[in-house]
Amino acid sequence: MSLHLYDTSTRTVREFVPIEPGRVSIYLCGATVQAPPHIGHIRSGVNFDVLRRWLTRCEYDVTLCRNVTDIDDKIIRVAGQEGVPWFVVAERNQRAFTWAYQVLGCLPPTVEPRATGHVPEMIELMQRLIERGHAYAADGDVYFDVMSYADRYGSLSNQRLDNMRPAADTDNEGCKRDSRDFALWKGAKPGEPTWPTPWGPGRPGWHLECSAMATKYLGPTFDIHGGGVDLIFPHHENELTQSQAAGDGFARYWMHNSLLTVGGEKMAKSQGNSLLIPAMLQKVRPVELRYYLVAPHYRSVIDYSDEALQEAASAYRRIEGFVTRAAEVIHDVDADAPLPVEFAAALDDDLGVPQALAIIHEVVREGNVALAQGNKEQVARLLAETQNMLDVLGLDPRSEQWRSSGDDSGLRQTVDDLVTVALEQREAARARKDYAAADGIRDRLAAAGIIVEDTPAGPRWEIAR
RNA sequence: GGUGGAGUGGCCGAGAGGCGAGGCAGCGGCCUGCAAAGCCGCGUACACGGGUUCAAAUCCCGUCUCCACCUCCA
Repeated sequence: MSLHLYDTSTRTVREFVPIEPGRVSIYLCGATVQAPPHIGHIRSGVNFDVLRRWLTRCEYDVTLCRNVTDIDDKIIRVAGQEGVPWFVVAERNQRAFTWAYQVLGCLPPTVEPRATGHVPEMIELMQRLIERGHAYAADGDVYFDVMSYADRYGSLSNQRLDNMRPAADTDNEGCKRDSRDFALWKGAKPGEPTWPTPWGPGRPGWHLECSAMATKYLGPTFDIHGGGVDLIFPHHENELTQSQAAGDGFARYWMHNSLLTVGGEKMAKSQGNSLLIPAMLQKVRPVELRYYLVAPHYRSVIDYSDEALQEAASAYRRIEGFVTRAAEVIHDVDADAPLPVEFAAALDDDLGVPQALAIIHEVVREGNVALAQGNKEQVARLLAETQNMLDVLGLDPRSEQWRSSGDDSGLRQTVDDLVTVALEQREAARARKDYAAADGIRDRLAAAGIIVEDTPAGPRWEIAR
């Protein structure tokens, strides 16, 4: 089976056929950097990171463009409240996003363009729209004329113009020809940052930058456009409309991840229920948070709970435990070993990560059996399979990303030497059946954060978590 | 009012006409000096009411509840 993806615009699962064989272009709506990221933002990043990794594993050459919208009403408002320029707020939050993506193991995008760096491209797009009769300037603003495109506006979100409410997206509603026209460009207001245009100084509306940047970096037509379901309308609808009205093909597949809720309610700053990344990392390790966020299907709502997060961490540790113990026996892992066909089939079916994880757990169980039997050949095969599968999900505990988080190997060697001294004494105690002494040593190591496990091959130790 | 989605065992979470995905927790067993880890076993779950069918969690009709979007949003 080849890759099939759910396409929002057709509301069906469709076979994925790229424009150009072997290459995939993806535009992902990243952050509007008005606040630091919460785990809902990162869920989106992680979900699309899995898509990107799977495409890469399938030997596609992937171009991922993830934008940063660094100017909008809220950024200006926050900056005003703090008494700092808009870019101070934008830069600070962009750094927080970059850090969060990195710490959760998202591969960096091919290109990460920012809205304010693409004003000329936006002007060019507005000119094309005005020439074609789909946009008009009014009192310093520029609007898209929805009635000029009435038969197609609403096709992505399956909405009819008749049912739409007015777009209250400017302070100049009176300038619009139709209340549902949306702003491409907002004319200058006192105290706000501006960029010059043929229609006067101003700043970008919300949707224009994505059309301009997607076209610049991926071409007039590209393969996949992604983002959260809350962007379908108006953001993606308006992007699609303005690009196609300008004569571009735009995205061929639309993918949307579901949201993450807390107590059944969408996370939002206005609700005061945002779960920020640093607070989450007080509860679990980054890789465990990633497991929690990738494990449910990307189109299912995740209703956050501490219990579910801890369960996810336990599930991940089971997998990690096998990989760690197997790697102590097997030193060379074949990174090109084939993936189980069921695993590939699961991901090909609209990124069926839950089914894929079920396969991983089954292979881990087999691997544990092989380990107990001392069947090295089998362990080697199953370890390679497991790591290769985990790598597709960005969860391989032995990858550069997750290995030895923070501890330098020199110190680890020192600890190993010290623990070995203690373990030798414990083994001696056990040999003379002085179990009180043996258990005393184990208890003292436990108190120091060292977990000791006896195995047929002798004792092994790990740092407690 | 319009659009899209959801309700599955103690918990999380897949599936979408017929052999109970997987995980977490729990119980029993094996292994172990004891543990830990691991392995084996244990559950007649599909919001409610009807219907179709040899067979329904899955299809149809109706009902209830919840979420998202309808111009700040991932």
